[in-house]
Amino acid sequence: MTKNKNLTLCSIDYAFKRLGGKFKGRIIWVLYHNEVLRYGELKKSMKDINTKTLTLSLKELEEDDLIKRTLYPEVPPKVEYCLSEEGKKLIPVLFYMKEWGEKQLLKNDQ
Amino acid sequence: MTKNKNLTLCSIDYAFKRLGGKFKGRIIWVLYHNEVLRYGELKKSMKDINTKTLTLSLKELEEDDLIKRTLYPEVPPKVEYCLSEEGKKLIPVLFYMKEWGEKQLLKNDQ
DNA sequence: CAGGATCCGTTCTGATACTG
DNA sequence: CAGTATCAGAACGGATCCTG
Repeated sequence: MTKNKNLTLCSIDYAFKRLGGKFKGRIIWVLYHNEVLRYGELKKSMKDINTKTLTLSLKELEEDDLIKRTLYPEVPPKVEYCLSEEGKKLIPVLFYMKEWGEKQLLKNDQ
Repeated sequence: MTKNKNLTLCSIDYAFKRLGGKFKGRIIWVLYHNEVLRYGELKKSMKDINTKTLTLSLKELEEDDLIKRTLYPEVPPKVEYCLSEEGKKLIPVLFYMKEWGEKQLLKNDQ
């Protein structure tokens, strides 16, 4: 992932890549509404996600600096996730998308 | 795609599905900047897209009522694409995503 | 000109079993 | 509890050739 390669892509592409995938939007959204969630709590909130996909999504979101991962060195382990400052900046985007999505869903349901 | 199945998904999921894929965001973005584009013009604007992918993306966007397709019954055929009213409502979302993406790209490039 | 059809490789997503 | 490992299936993206 060279810098040039990234720079030739427009920033919309970039944003979609960072938020793309089936779950990332939802993960950020539930973290926004819950402040802090443990791995298992996140898994329950997402309902239809499995450990592998959730773990991968979380790892990518963390690498992209959208969420923060805090590991408590206990036994059994405890890991907490929350939005980073960068992640919080995305809330307006998601909020707008939610608004738009809701209107569409209501329309389609008539 | 039953109504219930859709309704159980939150509207953020819905929005991401409608805008998901590698090109839909960009298609909407270039249509926003060009008002009306023919199939071939769109293809050139997208650079690295092939006919199959472009055609499929356009079809889905049309089915989701985000773009309008106008066929002129001529020989050779002429087809024009533009944003629908619903599609135009997405511009603020994309704009926000672009802003966010740009900041990230600039940050990462330092 | 604007696609449609086909084939193919990659990526994504998922179910299941296992571990420090 | 919070993952990792493995395998499989589905979806996505792409190259190429063909057509009304």
